[in-house]
Order: sequence, then structure tokens, then C-alpha cells
Amino acid sequence: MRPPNSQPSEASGSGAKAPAHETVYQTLRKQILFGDFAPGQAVTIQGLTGSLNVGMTPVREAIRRLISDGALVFQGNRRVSVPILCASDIDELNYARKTIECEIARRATSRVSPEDILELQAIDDALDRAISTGDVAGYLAQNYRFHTVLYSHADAPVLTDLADRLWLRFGPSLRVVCGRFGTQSFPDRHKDILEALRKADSELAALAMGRDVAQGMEQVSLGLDEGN
Amino acid sequence: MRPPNSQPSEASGSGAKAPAHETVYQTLRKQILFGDFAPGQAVTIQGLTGSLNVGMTPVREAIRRLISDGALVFQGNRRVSVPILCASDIDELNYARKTIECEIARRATSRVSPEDILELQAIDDALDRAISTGDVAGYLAQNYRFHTVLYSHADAPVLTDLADRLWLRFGPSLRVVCGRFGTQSFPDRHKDILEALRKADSELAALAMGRDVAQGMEQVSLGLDEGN
DNA sequence: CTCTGGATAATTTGATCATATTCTTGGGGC
DNA sequence: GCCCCAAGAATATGATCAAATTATCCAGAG
Repeated sequence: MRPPNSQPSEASGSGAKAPAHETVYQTLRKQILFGDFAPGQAVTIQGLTGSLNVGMTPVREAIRRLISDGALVFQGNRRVSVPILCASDIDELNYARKTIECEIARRATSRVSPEDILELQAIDDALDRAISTGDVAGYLAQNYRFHTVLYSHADAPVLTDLADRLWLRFGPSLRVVCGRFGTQSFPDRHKDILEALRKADSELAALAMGRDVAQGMEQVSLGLDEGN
Repeated sequence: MRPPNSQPSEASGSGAKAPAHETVYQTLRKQILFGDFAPGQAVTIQGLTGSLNVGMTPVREAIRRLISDGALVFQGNRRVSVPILCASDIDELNYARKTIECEIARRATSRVSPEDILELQAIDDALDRAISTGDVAGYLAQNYRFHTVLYSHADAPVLTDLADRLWLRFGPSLRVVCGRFGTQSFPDRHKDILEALRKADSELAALAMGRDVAQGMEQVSLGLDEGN
């Protein structure tokens, strides 16, 4: 999926044009998405101002946006932290993801070209390589990329934005999956999705996506129990 | 639907506890949702600081949050304005709403109590009264409330939040519907939804909700053509 | 004498504001 | 018609105020 709320940026990356708050937002977003932050970790404004070499205002705005995305939670008092998911949160996310991402997969099926499928295949291969080499960061990145690229072909920017928001919510909790990373090999749902895309079978794609989502959320759930 | 990203507030409303940026956000949110702003209207920070009697920082944060919600759009240069929906935007919103709100309606069906249905009935009656008296603000408020209350019974906070975000996107465009307000009376889909709820028929409820959403979006679309 | 409990002080952090800087834009001069 | 300059608005910083958590200290009980 594409970055949501993407501020218009210069087409082919001139360097210094992006405002500071946007840079901070993108940086934190990536860090949250790829498990650089631990669930429960406190996020302080002044801590970020130091490490990112910017003032408080851009940091405040970025944090506020991430709270709005559900990527961070406001702790009642004024503290902000990375969310710790409970079982019902995971159920809830699973349900929401299933509703949205199955539909996106269904819609994408009739719109992907054979070349698109090859690209997805290549990403999935890279994902397998990351798994076999124990490259956790690579695994998370390629997995995210697989969904991102697939959804980009659905021609449904609004729904895709919403799906993207949901990923931010469980990003930090994916890190704990890393513990038993090579030990157990689950059935690869991405292969099923690719198969459905090749057959141009929307319902099958939606079904496979639903299984992939459920499997991912189950991993998070297992990591949750492990943590306790 | 409930206000998304609702900051924890004091249980039974002590007045002065909410931070300024939260107050500003809620105020602007309501104004956008109920058509106080016109599509295309420019939103400036300094304009709001004056009218709301707060500094720039809270206003900045509120605006940033609303941009993240899709309620305002960042115009590439540093300008912010109320979104003008084009035909494809409306299609897109219709599709996203259909996906999400039908599912919420489906889920709510098995969870509403007879008392809840009576409450929804009362809201719909109030809505009819607002229509017959030409009370535009009341119509918008009751219509929003009908969906809010129904969705609150679905026990799906994440999806409900997402649905809530979508409403913000077409809120300003609803105002133009007011022009031909009493002239044409469309079939009341809320009645169909209530009927489905009474029968506890989830699929029927989802279907009726889909029709209600489509009808609403069609109204927005007609208003769009009118404006040109 | 030691340990626990509560209350207060100190530090840390968030919220707000006033100010400086940078960028966009619109108008006037060449 | 193009370019330069000025005005206005947004971005970003640092300072200041308020709130909350943490630390400390003293009193009383065991």
C-alpha cells in the first residue's frame, strides 16, 4: 500500500524540499512498521527532538498524526506510547483487516496484469530468501511490500489508505514473531494468492487473502502469549 | 459512530480538562461534518487562531489531524482547504463505504437489542420531522446519529473508526444537497434497515445499508453536477 | 532499630505561546 | 512578457507554564 496522507513530494526526489514534520512522520512510521519500537515503549517528544535533530513542533505534529493513525496511543495522562495489543484488539484487527483486505484483493484480481503478477512473484521469492537467511527486517519489509504492491493495483486509494492504517497498529507487535522465526514454517498463503490471481478468480483471491490475514494475526497472538 | 481517536475525557464532563488542541479538533470536526464549511474553502491557521482564541500550535495540530483524517486536503503548496470531491472521489468513497458499512450493519444485526431498535426508530422519526420542517442541520445531525448509534452496537471499534473517517470526507459536500431539500423524497432506506434489524436478517440489513450508502453518495454526486 | 506509609519536593515531560525564518505569491518595474 | 521585490502566511525554534511522575524524607508501628 502506498503511504497514506502522502504529502505531495517532488517527483524525482530533490532532497531538501520535504518539510521537517513530514520527514519525522515518515521516519517514525517506518520505524513503527518494521518493529524498531517495542510495544509499551514510551514515546516522548523531547526524546525525539534530540535523536532527530529537530524542534518540538515537527515532532508534536508527527506524533499527533501517528496517534490519529492508531500507530501510537495516548495514555490518558499526557503520555504517549507504542500500543500493547490485547487479545480482543487482535480479534478486532483481524476482523477489520479481513473485511477490508479481502475486498481489496477481490478487486485487484480483475485488474492485475501478468507483469504485475510476476512482480509480486519476485517479491514473494525475495521474502522466501529473507526467511531462509533469517533476515527479519527483510522479511517484514518484503511482506509489507507484497501487500502494498498488490493493493496498489486495486485502484481503490481510499480503502488502501485505511488498510495501511491498520498495518501500523500491529507493526510493533510483529517484532516478537521474530523469536521463533525459522523454527516453524507455516503454509505460504502468498502462493495461494498468486495462484488465485493467475486464475483470475476473485473469490479465491479474497479467500486466500483472508487466510493470510488470519495467519498473520495468529502469529501476533502467539507472540502476545509468549510475552507474558 | 463514536468520535475516532477520542482522547480520554473526564467521565461526566468537568469543563476545563480537555486540552486546547483537542477542543479545536472537535469543533472543526463538527463544523466540517455538518456543513459549516464549503467545499474548496481555504482553511488558514491564522484565521482560526483569531476566531477560536487559541494560539497557532493547537490549531496546527488540529488541522494536521484533520488532514490525516481526509477531512481537509493539503494543497501541495502550503495551503489547506476543504476538499472538493470529483466524480471518481465519490465512486471511491461509495465503494469504501459500501465495503465497510455493510459489514458493520451485518455484524450489528445479531447484536442489537429490541430497545436499541426502538432508539434507532426514534432517531429516524426525528429525522423525518427534520425533513418535514426543512430543518437542514437537524436532518444532517439525525442522519449521522442514526448510523453512529447503529454502528456502536456492532462491537467493532476499529471498523467503526474507519467508517467515521469516511464521513468526514463528504461532510462538506452534503451541504449542497440542502438546495433541493424538500422537493424530492427518496425512498427511506433507514426504514428498510430497521425492518431488517427486526427480522434479525443480517444479509438484508447489509443490503439495505448498501442502498442507503449508495443513495447518499448519489445525492452528493447530484449536488456536484449542480454546482458546476 | 528497621521497615512501611504518606506527604511533599524536585525533576521530567507535555502544552502553549511569541518570535524568527522560509517559502509562496502577487504586483510593479524594466 | 519577464524578472525582481515586497507582503503575507506557514514552518520551525526556544522559552515559559502547567501537570504528573518519581524521589525523598519524616513519622509511626512492629
